[in-house]
Amino acid sequence: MPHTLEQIATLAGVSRATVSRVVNGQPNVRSAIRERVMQIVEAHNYAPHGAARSLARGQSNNIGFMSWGNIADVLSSGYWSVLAHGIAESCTTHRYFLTLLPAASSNDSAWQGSLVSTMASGQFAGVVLSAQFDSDRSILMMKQMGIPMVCIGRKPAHADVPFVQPDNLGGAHMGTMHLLNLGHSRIATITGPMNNIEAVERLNGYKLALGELGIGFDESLVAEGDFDEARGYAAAKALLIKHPSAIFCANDLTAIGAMRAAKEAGLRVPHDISIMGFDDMPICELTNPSLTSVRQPIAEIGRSAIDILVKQIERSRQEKTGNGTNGIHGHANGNTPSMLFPTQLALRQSTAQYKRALHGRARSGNNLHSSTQRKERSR
Amino acid sequence: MPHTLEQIATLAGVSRATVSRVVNGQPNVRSAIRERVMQIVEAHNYAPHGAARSLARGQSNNIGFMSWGNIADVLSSGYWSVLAHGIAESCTTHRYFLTLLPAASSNDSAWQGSLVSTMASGQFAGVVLSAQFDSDRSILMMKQMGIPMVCIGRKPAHADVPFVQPDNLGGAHMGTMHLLNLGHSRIATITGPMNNIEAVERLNGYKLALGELGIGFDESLVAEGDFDEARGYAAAKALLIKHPSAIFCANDLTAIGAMRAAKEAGLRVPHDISIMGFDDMPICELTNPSLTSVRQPIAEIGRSAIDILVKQIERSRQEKTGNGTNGIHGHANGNTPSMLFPTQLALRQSTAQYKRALHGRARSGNNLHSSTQRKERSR
DNA sequence: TAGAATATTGAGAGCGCTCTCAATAATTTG
DNA sequence: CAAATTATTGAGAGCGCTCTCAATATTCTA
Repeated sequence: MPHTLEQIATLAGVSRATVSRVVNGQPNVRSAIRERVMQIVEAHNYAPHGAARSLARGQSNNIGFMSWGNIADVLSSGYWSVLAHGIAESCTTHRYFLTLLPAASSNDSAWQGSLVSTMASGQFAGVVLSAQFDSDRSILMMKQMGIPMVCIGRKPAHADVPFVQPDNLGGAHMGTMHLLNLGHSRIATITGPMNNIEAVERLNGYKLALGELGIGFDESLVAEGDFDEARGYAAAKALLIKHPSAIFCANDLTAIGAMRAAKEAGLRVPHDISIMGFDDMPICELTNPSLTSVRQPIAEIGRSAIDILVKQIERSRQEKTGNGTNGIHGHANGNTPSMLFPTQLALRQSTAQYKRALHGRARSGNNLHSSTQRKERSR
Repeated sequence: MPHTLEQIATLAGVSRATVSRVVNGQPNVRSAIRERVMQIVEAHNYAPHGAARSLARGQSNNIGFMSWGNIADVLSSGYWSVLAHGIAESCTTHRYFLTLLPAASSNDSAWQGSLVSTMASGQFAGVVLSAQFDSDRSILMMKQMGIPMVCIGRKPAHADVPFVQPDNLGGAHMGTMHLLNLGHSRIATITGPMNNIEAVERLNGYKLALGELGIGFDESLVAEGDFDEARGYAAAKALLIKHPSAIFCANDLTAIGAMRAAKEAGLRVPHDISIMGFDDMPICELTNPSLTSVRQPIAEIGRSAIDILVKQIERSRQEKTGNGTNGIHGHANGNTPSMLFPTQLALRQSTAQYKRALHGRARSGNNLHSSTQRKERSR
């Protein structure tokens, strides 16, 4: 049976206001009284009712996490797992709860509206938008309502919303460069879904690196994947016909699929073909061979997202309380403290120096790598 | 700028009560009025303020998720990822939000108290306790307060709280039996941390299966792991000295570590040694060779946990509203609808028929059960 | 069509908390 | 030690919503 402020006040023989002061650590309470109240609070395990407090204060201690499509898919992707590290940690630090909002699919506009309404209702202090949440319309609406927001992994096209994201372009450039430096020149790539901005950026980084070394971009060495293992496998299978000596994959799962395809085709990784991923998820350590990848500081990205969001929340509270200079909502703030997080190379076993001899004769045609099968026998 | 019921009411030229009725889909509102109100609600994207509603109704639409130790660790384990599938799905179905509560470490009793208080405050309708949450004291307190709860993965020792968990004993029995049926008799096992009840149950299942076939339990074939890859690797390395022909691992990550150790020792999986995991996480498909595992319906477990919790919540609401026959809290209900979820075998490539020739000369160590080896051959 | 029965509406009292502001108590000052 | 200053306390008005109950409208019955 939850106790109320009132009950505690009665028990302590003081007024509600005084208990409230004690509970909230405000000064100006005689220490004798403070202690008496404290004792009773602890004895009864009293904690203020969050909803009541939210209501009275006009502010919430709850941050919403919104994603697009099936939230479950987001949650179960390894990426979220790591991201959550940082998000949860930072929420705890700032004393906010993190609430998972049920996600809408991008074609269910009723649901979308209800989500926006939920945010508008004020029961959440702010919202974290995962990369999958790509309804610029909804984002715009929330922006106009002055709801503190932060996007993870992408910059909304039409709204001035702070975002945090890895340096996809730079990372892909660095990754491709790594392969180039190993002597590879026939480097294929398996992209993410091309309606995903991150996937596009990574592809651009790949192109950029090739261009810098004067290697022409060969459309036929590009296959579109879907950030998952199955599509990675399929795409790699198709690409292997072109006999690349290395494959740069848009993420780790894709790379794992590519490794499977390569092995199935009788190729040894990295001896016969180098494969690298992107993200550097924990799984990279677990594959065999372990997977070279472009590391992005996922947990840190999550942490920063919350930090930025909380700053926004605090700012919007000040604006509300402070000098209401004018009635204009939104738009007012120009400085959106977005962040681009640098990536780095996570070198492991799946990439190696290019072996000229091997790929020299492997440009046969459709019947692929029958020539390379021989080496399988070596334990 | 969030709108309020009042504002909508004014706009529609009706009273607050009427708008409330419309918004909550109650009958007894003339359809002309209902529509007018609806329109305005939609036009303004109005949604009731959750906190205010909670307060007025005396009930929350928020379920808390509580874990022990670092919540981030829980979140980033693959297990949670899959679990979340089911949990999130079911929460959405029942129209609850899921809030991640910051976790306490088991030795921080102040934090523990504050968590209990948070729950006591009534801002959450109920709480899901992850397996890591093992403070029976806290659980007992919450139980006494009448807070609806459900435990995932373990049964609290001292409180009558519903729980959902996989059939760890049966699963481990089944898994070990699978190895036995393949002809293995020298089966090592890498357990989870032995202070974890699930780990203990799995070990018991292993013992049980061995016992059934009259194979003595050999202490030296058991090593304690920690449900992670690194400890799995280390444990396997130690065990390999004893030349087991198979290793039954307490979870998949451990098995992956064991595979790494085996390969490093020059053993081929499954040709030279069979290795199997437990949980059947998505990663099992991605390893090479893919990992045979004991599948537990993780997502379904999550779903059921919420279902059970919601039932509890509803029941406790009825008790509050309905006939207050007596003032006794808690204790009243005897039927805790806990569930044990059956496991099944996920057969993949990491286990294979025992090859006598290979291990025939490997009984160097404590040589046991050489007598039982014969029956193995019967496929 | 009057009177009864039923359906629809609004007024108002909270839910538990915060916060302002005025009242009271404790301290300091001349 | 009285007056002035400062620190501490409590009363009370909300926060936005729900829900009961009485008032008013509507429909039905004879």
